[in-house]
Amino acid sequence: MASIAEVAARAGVSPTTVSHALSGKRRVSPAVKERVAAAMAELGYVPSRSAQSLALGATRVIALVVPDISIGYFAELARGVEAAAVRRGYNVILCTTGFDSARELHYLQMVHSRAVDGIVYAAGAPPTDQELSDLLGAMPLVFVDEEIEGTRLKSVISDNEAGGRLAAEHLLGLGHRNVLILGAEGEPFSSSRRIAAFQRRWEDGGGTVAATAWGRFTESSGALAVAPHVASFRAGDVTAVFAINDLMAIGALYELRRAGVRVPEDVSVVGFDDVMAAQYCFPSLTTVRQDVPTLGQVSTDALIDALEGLAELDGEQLKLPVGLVARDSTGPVRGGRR
Amino acid sequence: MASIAEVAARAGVSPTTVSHALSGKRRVSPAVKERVAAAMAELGYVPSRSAQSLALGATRVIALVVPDISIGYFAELARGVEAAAVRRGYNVILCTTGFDSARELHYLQMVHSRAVDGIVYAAGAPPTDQELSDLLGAMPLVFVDEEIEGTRLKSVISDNEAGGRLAAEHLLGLGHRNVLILGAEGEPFSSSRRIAAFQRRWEDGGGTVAATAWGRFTESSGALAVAPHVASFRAGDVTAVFAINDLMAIGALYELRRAGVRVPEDVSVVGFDDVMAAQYCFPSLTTVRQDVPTLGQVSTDALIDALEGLAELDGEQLKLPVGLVARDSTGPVRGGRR
DNA sequence: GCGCTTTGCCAAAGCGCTTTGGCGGACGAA
DNA sequence: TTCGTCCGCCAAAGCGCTTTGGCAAAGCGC
Repeated sequence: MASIAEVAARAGVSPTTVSHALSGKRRVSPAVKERVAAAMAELGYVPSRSAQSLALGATRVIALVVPDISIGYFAELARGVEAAAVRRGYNVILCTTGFDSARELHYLQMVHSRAVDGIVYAAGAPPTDQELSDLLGAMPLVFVDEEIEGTRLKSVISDNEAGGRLAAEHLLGLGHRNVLILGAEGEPFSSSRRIAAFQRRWEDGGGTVAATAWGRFTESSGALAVAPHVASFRAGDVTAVFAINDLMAIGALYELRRAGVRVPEDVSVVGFDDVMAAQYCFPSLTTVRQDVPTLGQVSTDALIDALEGLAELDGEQLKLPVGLVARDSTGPVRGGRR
Repeated sequence: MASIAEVAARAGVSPTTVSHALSGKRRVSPAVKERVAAAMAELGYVPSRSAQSLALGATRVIALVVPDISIGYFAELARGVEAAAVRRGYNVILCTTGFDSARELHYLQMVHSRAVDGIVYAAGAPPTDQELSDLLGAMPLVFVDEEIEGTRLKSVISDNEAGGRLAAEHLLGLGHRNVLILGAEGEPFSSSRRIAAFQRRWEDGGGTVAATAWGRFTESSGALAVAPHVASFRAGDVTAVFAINDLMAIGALYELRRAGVRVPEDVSVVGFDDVMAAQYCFPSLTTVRQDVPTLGQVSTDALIDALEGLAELDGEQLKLPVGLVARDSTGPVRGGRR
């Protein structure tokens, strides 16, 4: 564990010069630079990040806060975040909350202990605690797919409204008029936006919402949520399902298959996200595609821009486009009601 | 950003005392302790991690190195790693290599810059570079599901041999005798172990291997790899597929469905991992279950034990049990060859 | 009442880096 | 030759914490 002092001694210069040779912040003569380089190589010197962090007052580390990394959406988000961070010389600390607000708070503290320079926050709405929201306001933080009411926090989101509308239009176009909505518990922002926009467009188009069922983003919760409604599908009362994410849609497909309800003959299902699995499940899932890695990448760039003084972290929203991907889980409604 | 000195001043004591009050490493009278606590609260003091790291020579951060976090297996691994780390007061930095050895090397450097205390390495075999393997040997590092030949590095693995055998026995028991193997490019350790054990048991049982096709862990690569063999399935020559991970198996299911090959009537498919999607795909996938989060958790505990001097990082392997989960993608072989 | 051990606190050094002001020496211009 | 400029390097302070040795006061036994 060579230190800068040892390198300096070996090269016959001062630590200052070594530092400058390394950072390029001041000129160092080529001759000396070479001696320093040689000394570093011989000693296998690598600067200590802790010491740098302390001296610079910045760690070049950001935190990514997500509920559960094993949910496909968040994993893809993480990929985008990490890629963008690395590109700019930052590392990312993975923080999973498991939907637990105590852990959220714990992680938000990390910027106070200066363990990280900033936070990409994708764990749904944070505790609305007053004290906390004050903290948030003063913290380099960008929200992903979430919008905190009344604050001026930066957020990067997909165009959830457009997505909801797209889904509604697709189903309306196929002749569907009565739908089951699969939402997510805790009503995260993106979920409620998707539902609200879907519903508005749906009712404008003459549709009715049979019911709204709640899950928690996973396949199993989707299956569970849809199960009580199987009878309505069998009866032909309800002919469509709109799920606010793909995993729950896939869980629904599974449950419907088990119950002998055919997709898309008896009921059409549309998801949201377009995760990998959406293409490979059966029937392949019609869904609203959002570019999740890009979401992560854009958020991260915004955060780092702010950290480096290249931009402000104003309350402005960046909204990314979405698009409908029609696959095999949706089809025209058949016949009338029985 | 209050410092320990400010807290000390406010409480009317020395920084030393504040430190002791906080860490409990020496006695501090209750009266003083309370004054310190009050001062900290008023100032909103949180100790600086960078300063602590520098003083202590340890960061309480570990790195998790994986090829791609959006591959389900690695996401679940990350979940286990993070959970174990948090439980012991550590943070984890996410390092994705994208199968790129330059980035691997870059990340391995992080322990030299003392940005992290140790590494959980799950990115397949590292570059076999001599220089590098010397580094590895001297580094607090544990391998996940990988074994580096000839070194004495700690590794935590699933019982891949048993898994391979289990898969073979399951298919043999259903009467299959000719199989297509779906392996992974770059021949990572776990992949080759699974294949070798499968093949040994398979041939012992009188089976033959029609071919081995190669993918790269993803659904799409699985679909691609299986495509050229569709004719043999149609002809009834080959009646089974053994994939070394679930995602490729799921890709295979997709491709077979597209090609009109029925599963399990025409061909049986078995995967490996038992990721979430395995249950929800169609037909639901028979697979070898390994407990991936536990794999991560055990690795992480081993690493942290070593970091804290509680254990040695010897070359001993920890091997976790696996089990076969029979679902709908496998069935008895039908009739003879045409 | 004397020495002895605790007890509770403090001073100062050190972790390894960055940064700033300064200072000789070389060089060009007058 | 002399003065003014750069150029290239160094000394020292500071980032915020932990740790160790020490020291006075308090408590104890005899």
